[in-house]
Amino acid sequence: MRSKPEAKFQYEYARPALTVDIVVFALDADDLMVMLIQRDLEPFEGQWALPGGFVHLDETLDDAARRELQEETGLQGIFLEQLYTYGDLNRDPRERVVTVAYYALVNLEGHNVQASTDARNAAWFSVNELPDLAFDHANILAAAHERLRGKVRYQPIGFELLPEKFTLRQLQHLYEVILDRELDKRNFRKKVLSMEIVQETDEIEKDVAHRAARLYRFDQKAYERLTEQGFHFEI
Amino acid sequence: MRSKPEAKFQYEYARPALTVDIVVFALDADDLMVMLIQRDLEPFEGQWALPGGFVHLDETLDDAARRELQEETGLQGIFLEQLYTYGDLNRDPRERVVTVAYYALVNLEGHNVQASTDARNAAWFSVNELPDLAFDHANILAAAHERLRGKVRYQPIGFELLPEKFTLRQLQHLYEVILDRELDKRNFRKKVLSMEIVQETDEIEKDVAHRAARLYRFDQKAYERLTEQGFHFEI
DNA sequence: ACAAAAGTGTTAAATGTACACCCATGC
DNA sequence: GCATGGGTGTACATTTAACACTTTTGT
Repeated sequence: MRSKPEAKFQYEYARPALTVDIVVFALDADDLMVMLIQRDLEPFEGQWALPGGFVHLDETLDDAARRELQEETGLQGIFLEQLYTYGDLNRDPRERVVTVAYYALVNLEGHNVQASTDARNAAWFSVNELPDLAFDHANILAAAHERLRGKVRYQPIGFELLPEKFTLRQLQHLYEVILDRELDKRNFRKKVLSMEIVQETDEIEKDVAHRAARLYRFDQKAYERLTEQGFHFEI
Repeated sequence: MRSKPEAKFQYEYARPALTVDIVVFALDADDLMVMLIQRDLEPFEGQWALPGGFVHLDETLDDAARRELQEETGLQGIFLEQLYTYGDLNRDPRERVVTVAYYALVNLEGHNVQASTDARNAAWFSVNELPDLAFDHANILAAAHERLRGKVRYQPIGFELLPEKFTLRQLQHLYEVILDRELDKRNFRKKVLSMEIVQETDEIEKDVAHRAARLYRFDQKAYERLTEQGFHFEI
């Protein structure tokens, strides 16, 4: 007694609308930040929400996420990864909308983030001081945060939040902020350096009122080489 | 210069079709198995594919996956988790179809799996001897396999593949099959027992031609208690 | 009695964790 | 010269990995 949708392919079922939403993370001096956009239309007019929008028929989901990111925040060429797909019935009060959520990592120094594009009000918020969010976006954001916390420990994605050249202190600070606990300086350096996936440069920090720290860069090639040999990144 | 989809909500964009597909894993004597269904219609008529179908407007994604699983394989009440959403443009030759993939774990002894329901030909295949698959299902299956391999190590989901009561040897075998490497018997037992998440029963195996092994059961309560205290499962 | 798998401890190596001081630099 | 963070090593505890024999049961 099962219907066979293939038989009358395009008529069988009404379709949910399909959108993408993106949780964009960045690292501030002391906090993990998320970019939000203030809605200028009902529903949830005036409330903050994740950047996102409809998936077009002629673009993949990744492309849709990249396009929306570009249109709403000006961000381009950044780390983007699919998170989860949300399909509860009343996520959107207007009609059935399924959204494919992504999360993105961006280095604030390297990218010119337009705080406001397209007459929309966009801003960074600390993940620890979030406003009320539209739709189920608080859920999505919490899941993205959770995923980042988990994944940063066994994939070298944290580097996406730092400038190309960074100090070991910055790297440690990143992990401390994301994992929300303090790490031992000596043990941290020992571990990172022993993995041989960061490359010492001949440069040092600039404009600091104390001894300047050496700058390092993430060595993607070395990482891939090691990974092929069964190496497993872990912090 | 950005369109505002909210303004003319239901007319702005044509919508992709939305489906769910499920990778159902089970454990055979020696292999990790997957359930496949032979297609009885074009496209890919006669080829094997993952069970799945259209998402209805009045059901969540999880509900759709459960319904399709029930309709196509008779399986009910089993472990089911969202995997990833696939939205490449030409996944389906007929038109744009986005699919939310799930994976499921089932214990062959405890469930009466209908090998063929609804005049469809369904069968179990070893993940090591798969036929050609329709659409991008080979991709999806590989991703599910990868996810299972990764997740089984830090979440106690492996138990879903075993009967309620199992021997430690069976549990070890499960990990050996999924991780595709041999484990040391003594070290494995030591580790599992030290976690205190399996409960010894007073029963032993039946009908074996040698000393019968003690049966254990997974202790969900104990697991949750430990997890709250910061315990982290890991094999 | 023998075939088959169950069950059980010890040791060495590797890894993780805790901890404190001197150094270089800018002001 | 002092305030600030940069940079470094050692000792102890914990975890992992390697390894072999005796016991129980069914045939």
